[in-house]
Amino acid sequence: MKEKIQVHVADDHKILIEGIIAVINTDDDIEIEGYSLTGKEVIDWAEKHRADILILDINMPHYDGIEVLKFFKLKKINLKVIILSSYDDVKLVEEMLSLGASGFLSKDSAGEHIINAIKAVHEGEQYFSDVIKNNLLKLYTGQKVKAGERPESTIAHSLTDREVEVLKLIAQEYSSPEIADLLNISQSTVDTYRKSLLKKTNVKNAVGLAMYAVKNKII
Amino acid sequence: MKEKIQVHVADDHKILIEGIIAVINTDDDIEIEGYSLTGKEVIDWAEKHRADILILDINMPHYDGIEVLKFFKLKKINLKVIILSSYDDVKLVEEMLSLGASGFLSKDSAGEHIINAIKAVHEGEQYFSDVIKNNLLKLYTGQKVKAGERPESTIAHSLTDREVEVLKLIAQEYSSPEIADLLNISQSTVDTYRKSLLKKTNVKNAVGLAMYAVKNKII
DNA sequence: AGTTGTCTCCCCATTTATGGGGAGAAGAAA
DNA sequence: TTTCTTCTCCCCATAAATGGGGAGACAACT
Repeated sequence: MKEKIQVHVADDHKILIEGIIAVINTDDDIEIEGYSLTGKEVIDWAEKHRADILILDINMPHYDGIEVLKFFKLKKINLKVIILSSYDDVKLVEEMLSLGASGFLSKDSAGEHIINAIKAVHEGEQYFSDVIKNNLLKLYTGQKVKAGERPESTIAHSLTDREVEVLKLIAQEYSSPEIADLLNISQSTVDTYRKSLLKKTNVKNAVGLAMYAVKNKII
Repeated sequence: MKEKIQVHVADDHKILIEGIIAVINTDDDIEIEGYSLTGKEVIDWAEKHRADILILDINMPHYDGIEVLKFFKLKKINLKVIILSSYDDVKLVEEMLSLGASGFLSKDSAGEHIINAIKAVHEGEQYFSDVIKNNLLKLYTGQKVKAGERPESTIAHSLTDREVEVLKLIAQEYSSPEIADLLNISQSTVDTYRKSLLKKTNVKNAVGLAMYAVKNKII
C-alpha cells in the first residue's frame, strides 16, 4: 500500500481552504498535511515541516505568493508548488515558473481539477488549468507582433524588492512624503522609485501604477 | 420534525461555493437548495425559485451583488440575504442594508460562522461577522465626530452621471487637462469634479479614486 | 415661489507628481 | 578586477493635483 500524497494549503480565505480540504478528502490518494493563512505562516511552516505539494495563493497578506517562492528558491527548499490564482495573473506565470512553480489552478475552476493537478504535479508533470491556458494563449496571440519586430516583453520587467514595496504603498493611496516616512528614506529616493516604476510598467501616472498593482496582485 | 432551512449560494469562485456547501452539510438544520456563479444566474434563479436564505458575494461578474439586491428590491422579491464580502467593502454596508441585506460575513472568517449567520438571519435577526463589525467601528470612530455634529454619511454618496464619467477617465490614467479635452469642458470643471469625487468617495487621491472605481465595478 | 441638484466655470494657494539629469556605496556576479 | 545591479540621494524644472472659497444657468420638484 503506497503512502498518500501530503498536501499543504496556503490561502488567506479560510472558507476557501475548507473547500479545498473538503474536495481533497474525497480522494483516497491524497491527504491534507495542514494549512497556512499568510505568507509568513507558509515560510515558518516550511522551515520545519514538509509536504509533497504546496497549494499556494498568490494574493496573501504578509508576504505574497511570489515572495514565498523567492524564499524557497533562496533557501533551496524543494517543494512542488501549485499556484492558485484568480482572474488575470497570467502575466506572472512566467515569473512564477522560473521561481519553481509546477502548476496553475484558477480559482474559477471546479474543485475536481485540484485532484488532477495534485496528481499530475506529484508525478513530476506541470499542470495548467484551462482558464490559465486560454489566457496565456490570448496574451501571446493577441499581440499582433509585426514581422521584424521583437515583441515587447509580455511579462512585467522584474521589479526590485524595494520597488515593489513602494508600489504597494502608492497603490494604498500614500503620497511620496508619506512613503518616505514609512520606509525611512528620503523623498528623493521615493521619487526615484516612482520614476523607475513608471518606466518599467509603462504606465502614465500613479493611477496606472495602482491599476498595475491590482492586475498583478501585488497588493 | 421541522423543515430544514433552504440556502442558495452565489459566488463566482466554485471552490468557495464547495467550501460553503461542505460546511453547511455538517449542520442538520440547514440544506443547500442550489448555487449560482454569476449575478445573472442569481437573477434568473430568483425569477422561478425560492429559498429561505441567499448567501451572496458582492464581487461577481455579470451583475454584482449590489445590482442583484437592487433587482430584488425592484421586483419586490423578498429573500433574506447574507452578504459575503472580502476585506474592506465596509463602506457599502449601509447601502446594502438599505437594499435589504440581513447579514454580513467576511470571507476571512472561519466557515463555522456561516452556520450561526444563517440561523440568526433565519430567525429574523441581523448578523455581522466580527471583522465587519470591527471595520465598521473603525470607520465610525476614526472619524472624530465632534459633539453636536452629525457624522458625514459614510456610505458612498451616489455619484452623478458626469462624476462617473470623469471617474472612469481618471481610472484610465487620464490627467485633468486630457479629461477636459475629451469631455469638452474646462479644466476647472474637471478639477471641481475631482474635488467632489474625493469628498464623496472619502479617499485621499486619484489612486484612491481608481481603486474605488475598480471595487465598485465602475470601470 | 422657493428649494434642491446638477453642470458649469472661476479665484486663490499649496502640495505632489512627473521628467531629465547625475552620482556614490555596497554587494553580487562574471 | 571589472562590471552590473540595487539602493540611496541630489540638482534642476514644469505639470498636475489638492483644498478652500464662490457663483451663474437650468431643470425638477414642493
